[in-house]
Amino acid sequence: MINKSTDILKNSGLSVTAGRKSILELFIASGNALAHQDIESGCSEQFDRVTIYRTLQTFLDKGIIHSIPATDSITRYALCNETCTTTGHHHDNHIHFRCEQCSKTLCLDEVSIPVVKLPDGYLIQEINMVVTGICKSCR
Amino acid sequence: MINKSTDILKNSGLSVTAGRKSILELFIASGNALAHQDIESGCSEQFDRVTIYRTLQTFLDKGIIHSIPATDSITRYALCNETCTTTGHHHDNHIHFRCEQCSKTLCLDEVSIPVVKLPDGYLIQEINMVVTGICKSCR
DNA sequence: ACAACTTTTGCAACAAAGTTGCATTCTTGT
DNA sequence: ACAAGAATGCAACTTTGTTGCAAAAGTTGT
Repeated sequence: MINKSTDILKNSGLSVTAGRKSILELFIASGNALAHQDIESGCSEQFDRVTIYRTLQTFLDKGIIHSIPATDSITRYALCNETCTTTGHHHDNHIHFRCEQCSKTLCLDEVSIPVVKLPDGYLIQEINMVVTGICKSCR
Repeated sequence: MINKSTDILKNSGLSVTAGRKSILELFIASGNALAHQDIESGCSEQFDRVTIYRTLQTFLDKGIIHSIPATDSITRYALCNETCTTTGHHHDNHIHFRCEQCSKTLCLDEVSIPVVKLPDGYLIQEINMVVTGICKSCR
């Protein structure tokens, strides 16, 4: 394994480009979820806004990242852990935590979403759970 | 009780205006969550975009509506049930369901969010749960 | 019912988020 | 190294959300 980001891209059948590597490395380096803005300002090299949008969409499609719901109308994304980078549409089964203090959004991979029973007639495809509060490092 | 919407507004200490009544009535009439766009096109009378944004913010502050997280960066709002219209900041303890078919987002008031145990050091303030799938009426 | 006061509204102008089409540049397999 | 296909950058645009300010409401006491 020469380079982790290159590997991930190749394994997903994507061509390896500067932009994709850069964005992927940013995700690997930062432990938390990133919004488009974080990526635009966080990449060492500068990439076009459109390229970032398209790259995020590609990563989503390939299951490299997942999007995290929020009430502030900013879409955030985080790396999927290795076990789910295989196929296209996939389900992350972990809880997301958003810290009110530092505004970081994290994946709590070790906490899985509890099973819920919906009323008859509802077909469940995906479950998302976001907990807001104060994170470990901010207390 | 002459008028439900007027009542809610007065109980929350808000002055009763045409816009607020209209938007509130739209929420009462529609059983599901509404985005800004739904309100703009759904009101019988036409109101300025800014007015709608501000009204939604006011309703949020007063605990008349709550916002529902989504991954599509569109904020949706739904009426809080009576028991929580009292104070400002409040927590809704029910699950939200988003139907892939009809694109409606509903509050499943009868299904409450299960208790989760986070790792030590995390302080929980609010929990949101959104289930995606196919709703009762679409099957 | 009316004046005085406080809120709310609409307008303009702006900032940020997200999308689409097209020509140019880069990747990749051979 | 080359041709075919994919990704990028640019321009232009749509949608979402915000702010300041003057005009138009709503509210309260008399």
